[in-house]
Amino acid sequence: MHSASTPRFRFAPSPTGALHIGGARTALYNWLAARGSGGTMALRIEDTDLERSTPGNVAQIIEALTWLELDWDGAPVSQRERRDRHAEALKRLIDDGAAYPDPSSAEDVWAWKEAHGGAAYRGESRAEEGAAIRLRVPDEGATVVDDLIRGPVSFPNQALDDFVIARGDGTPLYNLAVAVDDLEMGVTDVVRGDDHLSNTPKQLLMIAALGAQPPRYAHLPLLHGPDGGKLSKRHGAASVQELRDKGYLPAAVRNYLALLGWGAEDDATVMSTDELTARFSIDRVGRAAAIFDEQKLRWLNGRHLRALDPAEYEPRLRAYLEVADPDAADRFAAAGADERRAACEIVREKAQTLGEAWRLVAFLFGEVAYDEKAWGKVMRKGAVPSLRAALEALGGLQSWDALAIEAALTPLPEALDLKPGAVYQPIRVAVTGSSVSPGIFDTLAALGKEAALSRIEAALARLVA
RNA sequence: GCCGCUAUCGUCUAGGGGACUAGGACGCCGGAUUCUCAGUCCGGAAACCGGGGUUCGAAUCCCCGUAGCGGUGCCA
Repeated sequence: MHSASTPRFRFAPSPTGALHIGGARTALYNWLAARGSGGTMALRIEDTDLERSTPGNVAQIIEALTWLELDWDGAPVSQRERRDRHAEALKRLIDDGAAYPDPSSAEDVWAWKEAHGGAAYRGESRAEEGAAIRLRVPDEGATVVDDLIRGPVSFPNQALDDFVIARGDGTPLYNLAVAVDDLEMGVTDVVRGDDHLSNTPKQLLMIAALGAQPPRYAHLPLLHGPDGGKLSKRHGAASVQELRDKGYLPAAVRNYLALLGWGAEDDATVMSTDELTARFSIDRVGRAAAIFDEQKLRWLNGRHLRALDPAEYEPRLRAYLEVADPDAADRFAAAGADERRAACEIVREKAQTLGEAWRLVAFLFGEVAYDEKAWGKVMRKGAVPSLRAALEALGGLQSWDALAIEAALTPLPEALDLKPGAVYQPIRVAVTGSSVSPGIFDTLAALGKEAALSRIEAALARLVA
């Protein structure tokens, strides 16, 4: 299927749980680069460590990638399933003398290094029971990683230990598995986090020992939390799942993530995914760690939300509710199509996230729940005439739309000698339960005449009582 | 300890020797619009880690320092 020249990128998350934001950005960069170069992205699961890898963890990664709409080529490749291929490569390396069995423990290695003036560890072949397998590292010269982002990075071989590539029980370790898998998968481009830069010379040595050509490498700067430390749950959202549950749009998350470590030459900020693919290039990625800042994501999400085709708004809101609040999703789905559309129309210009959008229109899909703080602030005795006047003005209305409602209510402040806010706020609280809502005329129109009037009456009764 | 990476407004970044009185975006502050909150529009404050070089000229190149990060696992 793929000619030798077709770029093949691979995203290789370690399945330790939810897909964190740094991992999501790595996936995105792989995907954008693959798409932009006419290549493909493959998914390789780094599950050599049996304890951290469970089917549930793998499923979470896949769920997150699916939500982000980052597709990959073929089935996910699991290291665990390639044990035989790893064993084969291991046997060949030992036969060639490139690797050797060594029973030395970590303490032994430490002692050796101390005895040799801190030099890098060099063991000797001792085929004892339970001996780990180490790769022979040359004493002379340097291993150079020609990184697309950082340029050539040179690691002196004399500072590199003969490192373990398989456990005493014969199971492969990461640096062996990754080299064999990349070769077999025909990976041409490895785009991954900075934390792997120091591992790269080991993989280069492995690949050379296997007699193969290495892929191209690009090491991305890491992502940090607002305090400069590792990004974690306590920084708010740290995983793709959390972003989804807060009501962000995949397109906005892709846009924001792309901007974390990369900038377009012309300062473009709000970009569709097609624009992103067209402009993105891995060698323009920066080298310094970036801090994840949810405020900018919120803003960007608002932009994408407003740019969304009106016909797409409702399915997006519905999909959000299904994962974030199934109860609300049911109520939303049970309502009429007109009501759903009206709800979407009145929040479109206001909300920055779907979560916020729902909070603003939830009153349309259920009983009013009075926010007592808002009630206490707005529903003073002075509100009674306002509500009565509104009831009267609205009661006689023939057609129930925002324009007609506006025409009916606009004269009230002057007639009652009140500020506009003194008239509109009580109506707002009566009808939505909150002092914050979409425009009052739109709100009343979307609610429908019957519900609007009965809510005002109910509020009036509660106020007088 | 050893090896390696990094360093521009609070944050994301543009910049790759003269076009820099350092540009854009988020956020912040002020103003306009207004029925609330948003949104939108206009304006403003805000940065080249420090020190040495190289050069006629350095945010850009080199060295040292400082700080942060990563690796140094029979983890990935």
